[in-house]
Amino acid sequence: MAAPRLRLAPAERRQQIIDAARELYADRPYDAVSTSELADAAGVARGLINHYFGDKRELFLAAMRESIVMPERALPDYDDRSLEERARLTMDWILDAATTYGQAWIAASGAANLHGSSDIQAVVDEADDRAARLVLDALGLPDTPHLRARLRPTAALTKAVCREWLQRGTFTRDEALDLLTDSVLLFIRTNDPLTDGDGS
Amino acid sequence: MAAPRLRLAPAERRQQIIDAARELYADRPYDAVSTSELADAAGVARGLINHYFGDKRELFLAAMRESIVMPERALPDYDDRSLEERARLTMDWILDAATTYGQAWIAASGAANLHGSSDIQAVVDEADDRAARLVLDALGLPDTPHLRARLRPTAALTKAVCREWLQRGTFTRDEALDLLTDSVLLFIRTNDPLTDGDGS
DNA sequence: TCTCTTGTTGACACTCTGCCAATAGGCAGC
DNA sequence: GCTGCCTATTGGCAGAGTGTCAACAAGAGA
Repeated sequence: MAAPRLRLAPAERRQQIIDAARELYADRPYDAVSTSELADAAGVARGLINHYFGDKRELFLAAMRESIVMPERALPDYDDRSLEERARLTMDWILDAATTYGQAWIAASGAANLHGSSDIQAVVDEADDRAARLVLDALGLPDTPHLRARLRPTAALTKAVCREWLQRGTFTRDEALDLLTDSVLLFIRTNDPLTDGDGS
Repeated sequence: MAAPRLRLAPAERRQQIIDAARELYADRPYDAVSTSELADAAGVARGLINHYFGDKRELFLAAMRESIVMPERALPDYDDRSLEERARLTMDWILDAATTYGQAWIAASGAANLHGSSDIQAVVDEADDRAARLVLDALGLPDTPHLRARLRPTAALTKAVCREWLQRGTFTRDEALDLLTDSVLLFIRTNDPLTDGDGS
């Protein structure tokens, strides 16, 4: 029997719908999941989706926004380590995180605005930017626009490497770790510090 | 007035539809382009799309498959150059190619099976694989599975860097070139040659 | 010119999406 | 404990999009 209409706080209901959507979108493409299904999965009338998110796409974006984020950093202090050691430890932690949480994150390595939809790209970009900040923080480096810009592409690289390692099995974990560590070090070594201060 | 029904060879008509689709998908997301529009743009009845491609998604994939490929390599011979020089010249060529042709290719750096649709991911993967082979060839390296696997993530990195450079303007071209050259060199230097021969 | 193959069309049935007026859950005031 | 109001929630409506299929006709070959 259908539950007799329960009334929730907006934030709560909203979250409930997002959670259901995340589960459905986990293994089916955007356009293969109907709003009816989304509503059913959330135990909610179809109209409510439009009420809370306005749009099917908007719900999708909200769901992805939550699926993509890296887990909050629980990194130990590296105060007494060298930059190289820090980099290695950080990438090691990221590889762990990728194994555990990062399925959706890794999946986000393909073609977003291949769909021409820059909003999806924006969600991915935001996640990459956050990852870049996380690494900068872990390495004890300043969070300048230029450094962050240099680290952002590293996120794409990391995802691609993880895909090779986890899904294709063409890499060993050690190999991935070596490559990523060296890559990060390569990308943070600014070779023309002149342009580094022109930010404003 | 509508053209009085022209009869074409299947291959030709198919291509014509794909071309029209590529143009529409160039600046609009998959689900924002209707099959009617696609048909109109191709000057064709809507039913013909299903006849040739079965599915709207299938047409989309066919269109993307063509949009993503790197242009055929027109690289000069590097026979007398060092590996480092070759790498630099190759990445330089790729940056040029990216500027000219590679809009869709660069765009393919976001989130494909974020949509859970592995078929889109497959299209992107194929393009990356082709790019990896191209680079291996240009560098005069053997096309082993392991080397190719190591180079594939570089494609993702290249796209991300190009996005930073071309769309965000956070990189200079020289900076991008330096980083990519060093990265490629980093990735082709296999550090444990023991596992390199275990292919079969 | 006729015929036959098959590329092409148009309509039909179905599903999906966004909208909106009507409904009722449950807290606040009494 | 009862009542009334606010608003979260529903269900149905209208429009649009998608896939299918039987019928049509372009054009090559006889």
